[in-house]
Amino acid sequence: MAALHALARGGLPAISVEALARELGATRGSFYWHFANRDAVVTAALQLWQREATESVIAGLGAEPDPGLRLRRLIEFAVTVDPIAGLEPALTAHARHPAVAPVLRDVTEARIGFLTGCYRELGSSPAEARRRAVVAYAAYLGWLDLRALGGDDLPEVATQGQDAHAALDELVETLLPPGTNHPTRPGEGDRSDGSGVADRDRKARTDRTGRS
Amino acid sequence: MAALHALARGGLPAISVEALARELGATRGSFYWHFANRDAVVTAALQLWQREATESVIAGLGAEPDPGLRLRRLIEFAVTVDPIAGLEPALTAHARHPAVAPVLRDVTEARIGFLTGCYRELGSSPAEARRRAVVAYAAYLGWLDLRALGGDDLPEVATQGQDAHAALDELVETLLPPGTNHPTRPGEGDRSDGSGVADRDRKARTDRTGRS
DNA sequence: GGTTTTCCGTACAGTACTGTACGGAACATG
DNA sequence: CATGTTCCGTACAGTACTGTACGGAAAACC
Repeated sequence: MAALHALARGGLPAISVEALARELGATRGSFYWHFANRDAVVTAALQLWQREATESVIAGLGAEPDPGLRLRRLIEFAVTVDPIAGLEPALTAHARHPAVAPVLRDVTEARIGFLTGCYRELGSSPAEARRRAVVAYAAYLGWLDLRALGGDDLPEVATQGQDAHAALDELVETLLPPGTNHPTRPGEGDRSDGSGVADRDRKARTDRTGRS
Repeated sequence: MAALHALARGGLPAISVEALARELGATRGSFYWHFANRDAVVTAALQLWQREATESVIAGLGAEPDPGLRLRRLIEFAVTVDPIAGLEPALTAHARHPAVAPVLRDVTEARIGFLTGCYRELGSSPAEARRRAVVAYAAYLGWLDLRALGGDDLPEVATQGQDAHAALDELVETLLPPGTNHPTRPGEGDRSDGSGVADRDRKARTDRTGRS
């Protein structure tokens, strides 16, 4: 875990035996008893992330029967909870590293596959579902990228707050196919009174308080 | 430029006087005559990127009068041309670095501002336009992230190819507001026969050759 | 209670880098 | 031609890291 946090902050070079030992209050001599060398720590951390990244998806969202609602919950969940800030951008930055590449490939494949299944159930053709999944996953990755900027300039990509809430709705409405039923919040019920386009326009009309 | 390429490959630590001198066929002694120290090279490279990143946007797309077409061309342009592969993901990975943060903030601000202007002209409220701009820019960043994975597993995010062409169309149709006129290619003319939703369905119906 | 295993710390090469000092070549300029 | 400027190379500390050797404490085991 300490290695993953270091990775999120300073990239792969930040995973150093020296720094981790310092941070954990131990010495390098102790370190080299638990791990063969630095690469062993890196691969162990990556495997830990891979397990977490794939299990959390299927565990939390696999049960929801309605594909539209599942997709919505998935996006909300993925964008809202972000246990180690900046981890995914750091990983994609080292995508070509021999230790990172296979892990990142598998996780990406699994996630896009899950998304593709959702769009497929919503009526898209195989190729169309795949394309929408790629677009949706790209939006997710970029969302985390923007969050990694850290400043107060982009309140919409934060994990909480008024602007973040509205932006998350915008993201979901953009990524869900038009006409998909999607209640705004769990207890609010399903406002399937019109198409997604009508919903979109209604939203734009009632919102005049924004920045320039 | 060599520093930017090194940054794209191995992150900020890859910008080393030693490595750059080797690559350029010079020695470090020569290097330290041109630059005060390593930080000077980093900041110079970042400023070079900032100039390029902001100028290329306003120069190439600012002329187009139709906001919908301008937005479409912008997305196509931004996703298609990618002079230094992996640069943007590498930069966002070091978003908290004191030298990177201000540059990245300014570039992001400028780009999102440009996008906001496009959506504004298309009829969105200020807040709505801003939200859509954030979503669109996130999709762009994530697109580059996926491309950085590099493998053959994601042909849709490549700079060329059949799958890439179809995926790019999907991206544009997702990010453009429904009902926006958008010809597929420059000489093809404007097929404004129906709404964007109708276009979307027609596309899904005629495409049955994809993967599972 | 003695012995082995487990775990931690110090000490020592070895590597790769930064920054500076300095010497020298190529060239321009008076 | 003499001199100064520009530019490049080598040499030398100094730093931060990796990996290994080895010594020792603490606990487990018989």
